[in-house]
Amino acid sequence: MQKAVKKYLDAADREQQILDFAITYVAQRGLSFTTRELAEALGVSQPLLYRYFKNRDELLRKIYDEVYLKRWDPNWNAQLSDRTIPIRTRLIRYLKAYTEAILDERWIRIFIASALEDPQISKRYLGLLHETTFPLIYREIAAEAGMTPPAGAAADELALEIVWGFHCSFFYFGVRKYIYRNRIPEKLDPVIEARVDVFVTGLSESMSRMGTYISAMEGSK
Amino acid sequence: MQKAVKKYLDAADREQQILDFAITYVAQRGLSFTTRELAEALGVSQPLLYRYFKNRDELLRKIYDEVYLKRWDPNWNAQLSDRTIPIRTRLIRYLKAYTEAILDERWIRIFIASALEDPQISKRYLGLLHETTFPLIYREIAAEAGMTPPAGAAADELALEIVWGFHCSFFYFGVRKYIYRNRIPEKLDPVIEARVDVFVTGLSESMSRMGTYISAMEGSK
DNA sequence: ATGATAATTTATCACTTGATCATTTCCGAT
DNA sequence: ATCGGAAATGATCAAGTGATAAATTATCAT
Repeated sequence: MQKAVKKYLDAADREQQILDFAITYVAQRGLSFTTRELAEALGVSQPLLYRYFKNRDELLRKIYDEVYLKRWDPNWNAQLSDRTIPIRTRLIRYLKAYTEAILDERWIRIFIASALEDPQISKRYLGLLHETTFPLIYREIAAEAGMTPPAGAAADELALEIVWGFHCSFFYFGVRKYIYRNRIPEKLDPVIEARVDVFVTGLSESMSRMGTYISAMEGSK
Repeated sequence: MQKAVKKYLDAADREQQILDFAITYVAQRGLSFTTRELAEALGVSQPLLYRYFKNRDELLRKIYDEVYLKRWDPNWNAQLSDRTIPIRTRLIRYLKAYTEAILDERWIRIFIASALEDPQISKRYLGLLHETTFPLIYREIAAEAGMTPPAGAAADELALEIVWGFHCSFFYFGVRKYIYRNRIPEKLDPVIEARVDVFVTGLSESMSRMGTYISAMEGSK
């Protein structure tokens, strides 16, 4: 049996309640929400927000912190490196987890909206992919195909671009569903498996031809 | 020699000038721009905007019309169908043209910002890809690989998803550059060629295994 | 040159919005 | 039960905002 609802919550509870509600509200309504609308939707007076948040900007910052936090599982990179398991299996497992993590209306919409407003906010998160996960994926596919990836700046850049092209398609599930409001398949698992199949098959086979593209990237403009 | 700059432009010229300026301005500043800022940045008085646009919303609608128009070359689909040319070549040519067309700050930012606000606006554009280009690409790759793509709703859906995953990576160049404000390679052509290589190689080879994934999509939840 | 016309601006209104503060309402320790 | 303090609200301010209308200024045909 729950305690009867208090009209006057404890400060900590109320702050969390406002924050949780605001995340959902702002995700749907957009960053140009007004404090009045937000307060009314939550059923509290507008000045109450200012008891818990110094101003509108501080509320927004805390929304970002809350949304961006805990979305990334630091274990993912370790699992991707586990060579006792075939790379296809590792990739499928990782991408299912990744897709499930990002396929959240609040996360996607606040991510895109905040990036549109101020790209700094998304930098830290993107760096994680860019710096560690992407090179890792390329390296592991190369290793399993028994190839040594070419070294050099252009080679690294091309590798990154190949993986970007693959990886962004999973983030794009979220964009399609929560930004474009388009249908996506009910069952994503077979799609993820098929895409991994196409990608790993294609990259393994075409990797020996990458030298051509790398040269083209190095060449003069 | 140009005519001296008039302080009082002809109505049609002024309207176009405001619209052109507003597109760039709104792309950078966001949909929550104010008419005062816009007018000041352009160097005219704020009420002047109302001589040419009934209200703020009408200006926005005309911005959308102008930005979304003429961005899609109806010839692309025809070129993609030309079987006298290898599918890799066709895809590379199409994707270079497509990437160049969408890699425009005003286009990308207004597309994303407007979709975030009201997904209806982007529907017509996405429908073009979805309904015609994507099935076409899949069909052409299958044809060149000498395969007959499986029929049925699940098969169609999977095919669409495979191509979505590939195609969105080119749109994503724009997202990375103009939304995330991240570097993208100076030379995109080799990247496009490499991605096409990986994709066509992978899909041709793995197409015979698609039946498994299709069954998984049909199966009960 | 000059006057008719169209383009543009200045002034202003009504309303919205973030923020503040005095006042009121509730809760729990005594 | 009651009283002190914390939680919440109502009233209100100042700045900003979309929109309108009257006044002003440039342009061009005559």
